[in-house]
Amino acid sequence: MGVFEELQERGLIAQMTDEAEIKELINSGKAVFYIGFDPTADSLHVGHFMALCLMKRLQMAGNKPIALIGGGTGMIGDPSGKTDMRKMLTKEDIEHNCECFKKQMSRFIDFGEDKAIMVNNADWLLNLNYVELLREVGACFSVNRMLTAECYKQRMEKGLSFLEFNYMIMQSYDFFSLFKKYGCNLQFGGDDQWSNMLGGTELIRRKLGKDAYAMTINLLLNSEGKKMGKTEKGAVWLDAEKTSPFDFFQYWRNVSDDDVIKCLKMLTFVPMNEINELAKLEGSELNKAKEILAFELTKLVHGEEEAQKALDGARALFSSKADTDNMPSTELDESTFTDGKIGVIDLLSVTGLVPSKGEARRLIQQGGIAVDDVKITDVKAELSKDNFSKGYVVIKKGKKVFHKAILK
RNA sequence: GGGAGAGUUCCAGAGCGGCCAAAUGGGGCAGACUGUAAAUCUGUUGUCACUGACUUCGGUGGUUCGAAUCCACCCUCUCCCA
Repeated sequence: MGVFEELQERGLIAQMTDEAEIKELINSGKAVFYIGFDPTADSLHVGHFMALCLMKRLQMAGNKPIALIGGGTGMIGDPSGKTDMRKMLTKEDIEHNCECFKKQMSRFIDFGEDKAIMVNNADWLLNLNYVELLREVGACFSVNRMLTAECYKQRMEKGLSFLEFNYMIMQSYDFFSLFKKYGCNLQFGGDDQWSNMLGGTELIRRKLGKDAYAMTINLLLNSEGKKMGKTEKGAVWLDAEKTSPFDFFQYWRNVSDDDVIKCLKMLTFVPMNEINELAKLEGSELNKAKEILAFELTKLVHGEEEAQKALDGARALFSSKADTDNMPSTELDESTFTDGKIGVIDLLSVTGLVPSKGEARRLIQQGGIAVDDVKITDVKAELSKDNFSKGYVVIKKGKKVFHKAILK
């Protein structure tokens, strides 16, 4: 089975320009392909992760990946799939984000010895001269055609600025440049990038008379059709500082039944035959699949050791024997105590478990807080130092959030 | 350039000059039920010293005993005409 078939079986492929050609190209390891990443934040998130996986899969099959960081296009902002104009980032922010991306990516993709390339489109886009650019590629784009592109169509009602309108041209120019410089013949991207990517193949055909290809992968949507990897607190980040390995693990451990198998297919390197076995599970048995999903992903992102810790920690916690080693914790200072005591509300507040004391009060009133497995019902409850006889207490907020408060 | 309209709490979206910390829906959080799932039901959802006080309704001033609600100017956005 070639990579192409593998991608197909995993349900990753959404659209492509020329199936036969692309299949031949990537199965024989002759593709030089690129995927673009917009540096809108200082860490990669799950959405990017899938793209990284894809790169890795293709790299393993002998193809050469180019990771393109959109230092230049990021200054414009992609209007695809957005209903509002994106906030404009400063040049400094973008540069900082690019640096962070680079670091995270190199953990994943082997950039050694001509195996992969990382480029930043700021290197060529920022020096473009308006008139020269117009003369070079302006004639190759039909505004009429661009306006019918799905990504712009949606924006025609809400309003689309000229700035954003140019995003497609920039992205096409990227492909064009990479084609000339590195012989990049294939572009991958999320399905929302389809029209932008076609712009690139079109440009290459018109300017150089050569063929280049494009393929999009399905976006990772949950069963409700929303993008996965987002939580109320924002994205699920790959950076351990922004989303701890434990939280990361829990996010996947808690995906809904309908999404487990899809996630295993699209995000992990678990062989398809194993996944097909897991797909036969039903009901509560699916928890096994969820555990595997969470473990595998945590392993890929944070390493085996962290994954094991998260797994052990989670198992222990939910079998009611708290594993305090891997729990997020806060150290309490003497000064947080008054007369050797601390109110539970204050405790919740200093540990950062609640954003406000009102929230703490409510949680207690509704029975959502337990300290060392004892449910707190009194808003005015206090803990004395005796409660910390073993050096810490375990606070449980709701069913899934655990926190350790350590007495210094 | 001319004309019309809009900016409200996480989002959408109500809001007679006092009874507005602001309807309703979504989302979030918690509880019940469960399988660390979904669906459902219940409660809750500005801050704090929480039976009370304080700060919010694009910005700045003003009218008034009192303003999210009225006036002026400014900013932003949308629409129509050119």
